[in-house]
Formats: sequence, C-alpha cells, structure tokens
Amino acid sequence: MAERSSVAVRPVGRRGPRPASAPSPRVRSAVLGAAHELIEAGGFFGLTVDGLVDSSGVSKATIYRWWPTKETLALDALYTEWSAAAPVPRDTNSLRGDLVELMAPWARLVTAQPYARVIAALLAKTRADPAFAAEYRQRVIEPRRDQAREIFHRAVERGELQAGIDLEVALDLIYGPLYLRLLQDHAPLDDAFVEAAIDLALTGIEPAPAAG
Amino acid sequence: MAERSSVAVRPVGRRGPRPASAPSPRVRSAVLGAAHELIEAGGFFGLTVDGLVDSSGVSKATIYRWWPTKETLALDALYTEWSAAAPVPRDTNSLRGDLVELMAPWARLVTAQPYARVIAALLAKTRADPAFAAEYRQRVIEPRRDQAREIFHRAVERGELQAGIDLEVALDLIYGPLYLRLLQDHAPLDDAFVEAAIDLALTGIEPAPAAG
Amino acid sequence: MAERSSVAVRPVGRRGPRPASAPSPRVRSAVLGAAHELIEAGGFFGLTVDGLVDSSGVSKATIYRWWPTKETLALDALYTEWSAAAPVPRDTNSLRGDLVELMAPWARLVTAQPYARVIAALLAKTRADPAFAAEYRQRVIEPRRDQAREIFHRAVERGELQAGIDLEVALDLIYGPLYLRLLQDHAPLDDAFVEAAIDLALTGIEPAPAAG
Amino acid sequence: MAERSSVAVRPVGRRGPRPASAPSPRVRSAVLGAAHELIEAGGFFGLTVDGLVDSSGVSKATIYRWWPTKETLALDALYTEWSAAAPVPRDTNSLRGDLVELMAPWARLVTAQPYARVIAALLAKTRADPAFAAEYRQRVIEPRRDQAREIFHRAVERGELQAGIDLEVALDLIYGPLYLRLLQDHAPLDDAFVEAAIDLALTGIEPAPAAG
DNA sequence: CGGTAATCGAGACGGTACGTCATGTCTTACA
DNA sequence: TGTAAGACATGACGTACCGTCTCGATTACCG
Repeated sequence: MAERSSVAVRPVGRRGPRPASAPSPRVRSAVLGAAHELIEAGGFFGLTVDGLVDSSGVSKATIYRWWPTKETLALDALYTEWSAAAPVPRDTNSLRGDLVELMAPWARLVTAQPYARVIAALLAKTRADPAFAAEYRQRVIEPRRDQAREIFHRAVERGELQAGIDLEVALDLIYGPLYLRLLQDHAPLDDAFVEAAIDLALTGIEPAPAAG
Repeated sequence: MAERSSVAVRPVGRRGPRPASAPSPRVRSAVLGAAHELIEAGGFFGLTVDGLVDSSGVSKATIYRWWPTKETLALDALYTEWSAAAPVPRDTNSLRGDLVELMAPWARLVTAQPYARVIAALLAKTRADPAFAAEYRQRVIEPRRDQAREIFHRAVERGELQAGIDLEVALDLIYGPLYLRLLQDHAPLDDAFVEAAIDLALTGIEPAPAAG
Repeated sequence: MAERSSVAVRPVGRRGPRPASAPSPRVRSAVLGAAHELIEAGGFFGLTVDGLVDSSGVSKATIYRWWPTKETLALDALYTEWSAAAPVPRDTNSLRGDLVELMAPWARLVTAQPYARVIAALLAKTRADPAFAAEYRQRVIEPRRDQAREIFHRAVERGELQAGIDLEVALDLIYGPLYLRLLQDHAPLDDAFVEAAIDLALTGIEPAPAAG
Repeated sequence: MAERSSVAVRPVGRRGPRPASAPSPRVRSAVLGAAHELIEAGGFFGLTVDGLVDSSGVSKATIYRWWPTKETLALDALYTEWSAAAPVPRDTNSLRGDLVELMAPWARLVTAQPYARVIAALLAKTRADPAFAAEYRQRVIEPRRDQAREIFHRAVERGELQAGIDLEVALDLIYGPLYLRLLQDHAPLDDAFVEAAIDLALTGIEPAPAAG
C-alpha cells in the first residue's frame, strides 16, 4: 500500500473524477528505479533531485508532490529494494542458525551495493529531522528488529533461552556489531564475521566457567 | 601538537623566518571554538562555513587554507573536545569495571551534546570520501579502539580472559551496541544500558549451561 | 524584443506549455534597472553581482541563468539605456549637419553618466574574451557605425561626396577622436569639440590649396 | 629615473646605510621582466601579483613597496617596453612623412603583442581611479602627444601648415582612428590603415572643391 | 459525451551554501 | 634596512542543489 510517504492520507471523499492519493505506478517506478540507478552510480551523494528529473523523465513538481524530501525518497527506494531482494529467513530450529540465516543475506545485500552510503546518509538526516527519524524507525528499524524479535521468541518457546532475558539489549548486541562494521568500515562485514559476531554474542566474551 | 589537519608535520629545523605550516593559535582556537558553538546550537547542520566566518572573525580563505572540508574541521573540533573532556579511565582491576569506566563517561559526553549528529554526518562523509575515511579512522576510530584493546590486554594478563579470543570481534561486540543506540536512537543510551550491554556481551545471550 | 542575451531567438510557434526562453519581464527589468543604478552610483566597478542580488531582489542563480557574465549584463544595460535615450537623428540635408546631429546627443548622453567607465571596462573585457568581443561588436559597434554609414550614403546620393571614398576609414576618422576623448579624458568631450572634430575631419588638417 | 610610481618621493635624509628611494635594479628588472612575460603569455588578465611573486622571486611586500597597484606596475612595464623598442622617428621633411614615421612603428609594436589588452585595462583603471589617471596621462598620453605636437610645430615652421590650426583637435584626429582600431579591433590596424587614416585626416573627407 | 478535477511535464525562480581566487596588508626573521 | 616567506582579511566570483511555484497539456471519471 503505497501512500504519500510520511504524510497523512487524503480524505477519500467520493467527489470528482479520481480520489488519487498515490503516484501513478508509472511515476513511482520511474522515480524509484532512477533513484536506484543514481545511487548505485554515485552513492547517496549521486542522488540529486535535478538528476532524478533528467533520468526519470518525471518532473520536479511531481516528485515533490509525492516525496517531501530526497531522503524520504531514498528511504522508499531502499525499502523497495530490500523487500524485493531479501528472502524470507528459514526456521532452522536453533537460535544461532536462525540468526545467521537472517543476518548473513542482509550483510551480503548491503555490502554488495553502496547501501552503506545511503544508510549513513539517512541516519545523518535522522539526527537532524525528528519527523524523518520517526518514519525511518517505523519503516526500517522496527521491521528489522521485529524479525529478530520473532527469532528470539521462538528460541524461548523452544526452551533454548530463558524467558527473563532483556530482549532489547540482546537485539542491540546482535545488530550493533554488524552496523558498526557497515558504517565504520574498519574491517570487512562478511559471512565469517557475521557468524563470529553471533557466536560471540551468544556465548559471551568472558563465559562463566563451565563448572563450579 | 597542532598541524595541518591530515597532513604530515614539517621538520622543525630552523630555516626560514617562521616554520609556519599550521594555523596561528589565534585562528585555530577561534575557528574550533566557533565551530563548537555552532554545532551545539544547531547540530552539524548548523555548522556552515559562512557562519563560521561571521562568528569566528576568521576569513573563509584562511579556513579553507587549513581545513580542506567542513567535515575535516568538524572532526578536528570533535577530537579537540574529546581530548579535553574525556577523563583517563581508571584501572578497576576487572574487565567489566574497566569497560564500564571507559564507556559510561563517553556515553554521557556524547549524549549530552549534539555529537550524535556530528558523528552521523562524519560517518556519512566517510562513506563518500575515502581520504576522509582514512583520516577519520586514524583520528577517531583507532584511538578509541586502542583504549579498549589495552583493557582487554590487561584482562588477559590478569588471567581473567583466555588469550585465544578474537579481539576485533570482541571490540565490535562492545562498541557496536553503544554506537547503534547513539546513531539510531531507538532507545536511550544511558548508564543502565551501557552496563547492561557490557554485561550481556561478557556473559553471552545464551550462556553455556553452568555444568556438564 | 528581449531574448536571451547573445543567443538566437526561438520560434514563436505555439508549442509546449510556455515558450519561456527569456527572463521574465519582471526579472529583466529589475536586474537591468538595478544594474543601471549601481553603475550610476559607482561606475562599472560599483556593479557587482552580489550587489545586484541585494538591490534587485533577483537571485544570483537567476542572474547567471540569463547573463553569463557581468559584462554581458552591463552590455545589456548599456544597450537598453541607449535605445531608450537616443533620439532618432534628423535628416539635415547636409553631411556635416547629419553627423553633428548624430554625434552631439551621443556625446552628451555618454558624458552625462559614468558610461565612459562602462565602455572602458567592456572594451577591456573585449580584449580578453573573443566571444564577448563578437557580441560587443554586433550589439554596440556595428549598430552605431551603421548609423554613420547611412549618413554617408545619403551624402553620396546627394552628390555631396564622391562615391570613391573609403567609408571605413572615414568612419574611424569621425568616431576615433570622440572615443579617444571619452576614454582618455585628456580634454573635454563637449559640443564644441564634437563640431570642431567633425569640421576638421571633413575639411582636413592640411587642406589642398584652394586653387591651382 | 625610476621612482616610486605615482607617489611622493621619500625624504633624502642622510642617515642609515642607504637612502633608498627606488627599488634595487635587481628587483626592478626581475619584476618588470616577469610582468612582461606574464602579460605576453596571458594578456593583462594573466598578470597577477601572486604569479609575479612566483616567477620573479621577489616578495609581495617588496612589490607593493614600490608599486602601489598592479596597474601602476603594468604601466611601468609598458613604458619601459616602449622606451626600449620605439625608434626615434626620423625627420622626413614633410608632415605626412613625419606622421607616418611616428605612427607606423608604434602600430606595429602595439599589435605585435597583447598590448591592446594592457592599454584597455589601464584605460579602464583610469576611469575608476583619478590618481592613476593622472599618472597615466603624464607618463603615457602626454609624451606621445608631445611627439606629434613637435611634428606639427615643424610643419608650421616649414610653412606647410597655417599657424591658426587647433592643434589639440588635430592630434585627436590623428591618434583617434588608430586607438579606435586598437581598442575596438573592428578592422586591422596595419600600415595600410595608418597611411590611409593619416592621408584622410590631412586632406579631409569632403575636401573643399579644388578651385573657385 | 462534455465538463471538471486531478496528475503531470516543463522550467523559472529564490535561497543558501559552497569552494575558489585575487588583492593588498601585515608580521616575523634573515642577511 | 631591504627583503623573503607567507599568514591573513576582504570581498567578489561562479556553481550546485534544494524546494516552491506557475503555467498549460493531458487524462479520466462522472453526471
């Protein structure tokens, strides 16, 4: 259900030819597609509204009618891309397996293309614009955290995990290291790291002595 | 030792009237001070070169002579600020204690002022400009990681930790969650969280069964 | 007929929503008017684009959209001014009369305001920029020379002048002294001089002995 | 006798090692030579003070000590160049011959190098700076007019010319056309034109009927 | 089937900041 | 004391991108 990103829907009053509260599919796909290409070509920096006008054939006024800011648009492109590319994670019947199954494909997706730049730019925008931050949380952060929450719930049900754990901290312990490498790029974000980070998060840096 | 940001120092040999390869102290402190104020007032977005010119009394040409980009300047301001404000962490004789001692003051510093915005903006710049990324790693990331590396080394020496641990992953496990909250702001980055995250990272989400 | 300075007119055909390839009349008159005032106040030196922005209310981007350089703009202002102020010279039925009728008002116009500065600056620009030189010739020099050419043609038709004369040299002999005083300012460019110069050009410094 | 261009002389007080009210010959020739080269390479526009510093080895402070503005310096270079290159005109025992002898070499000199640009720029400066205008008149215009005045005087003495002629207008009639072509460049300033213009100025466009 | 109300393309425009460039002043140290 | 080195203020330049706006065309529903 594509609606005017981050802005309330329009009254559906039954008068006039068409209610119309979404960009035409043509416009939407032209803009998002062009945005995607521009981002791939030049990172988030390569995405300019004027450039979008040229390469999408859609006019500036139309773009601004549906996407209030460039970031909202990029967010939409990012979201669309992820939805299309991310496979539904399998249930591996183990916490570790489920987490790897969730994180590894995401890491591959996100490092294969200049999405680190986009995410970094969106986070920056987030810090300067609370309204956008809310939208970002709602459309990007929370859906992703929900996926991990679901996995943890299954682990509890399975008896693999105690119920008393602080779920939010656990989520941060899983996502944190991955995002850190994505954003700081001080070391590679590859499958090996994903597994190593998950393993270490599960067992702990300083595991309790295995007995007595 | 202030030198032209991101450029090697010059030999201090007594040749020529003045060594002069650094901004005059007057300029440096005026610019960095004004930058700091502007950032406090309006976040990274509030920092504009034109604004700096007005509020620092230093001319644009001079600013650009010493700081190639706004981000380099912000980095310099950030670094200066941290150096001045961060206390030297005490040695508490325990890994957990040392980590808390290191992280909690940083978290307080970084949340007390709009540094999240600055860091987010610098990270974004980092993704678009490899030269700046290198400088950022060298001046911000590595010094901070070194502090934690030192702590882990002490823990190994103390026998608290096995030597075989993958240090880099462990560092990410500590820093990751904190940066995630700083940047995504999905939940508070307070002392309680700092301690909880460190504890969970040390013991693990799914600790090995305490016996057999 | 205002068109984008130095660029060909567009067909006036009724195609597309708006012809629009010229500054809006509002912009054009605001900019040219402000330019005129700034020049009057401070000569060509007093004309700055930033100043224009302030005093015309038109944005810099818009100014640069229509006038590629400050000189082009000044040229436009000059041309507009001349077109508005210069009376159509009367036909006095004599070569001398026609020339005086053409030159004297121009001399008055050009000395009454700081146009000497503007012309000098435009000439200087002309020497450094061939493209601008071409435009200057086409819009300023040739139209003015055409006026005198017309006068000479009439004199030939009238039988006052032999047909064999080298017209271009004659034009230079008329315009040269006036421009020289305008630019060098070594002596006044007043009506008396205009008449004296024209008279001397017509009769010659060293007239042929009046007989035998 | 090179003195601080356009600025009062310094007291000649007999104290200190050297009175010094002129640049050292080394400085003078280095600066003027470099200026000449820069002008040849890039016209007046190519002459920048910073460039001069680089290519002359003379420091900026020293340059400004002796030449208050860039134009003064260019004027000095121009003057020096002319003095060195211009031959002393021969006395041909006829007004026409003398004038051609004076003007043709000058025209050749001035068209062979980008001096038109320099002169145009200096004239422009002249219109904006009265002090410089005075210096320009004194050092460039009047010396050149004096040469022609002398020629006219000889013609009067020789009986070739009536004494009653308005000398200043006559001078403008000779110089005007040449400068016009030099500055406007609407047609070549070559030997043929020099002679044609002088001839026409002498005999007149509309000569009195040769008899009766 | 014609009117009405929407989307849409085109692109001018104001605004803000950027980064560059050149001038001319000044300070410091050397010879 | 003349000079080299060079930092610095000043101020204009020209560019880039953003987001707003107006205009006319096209389109599609609805009565």
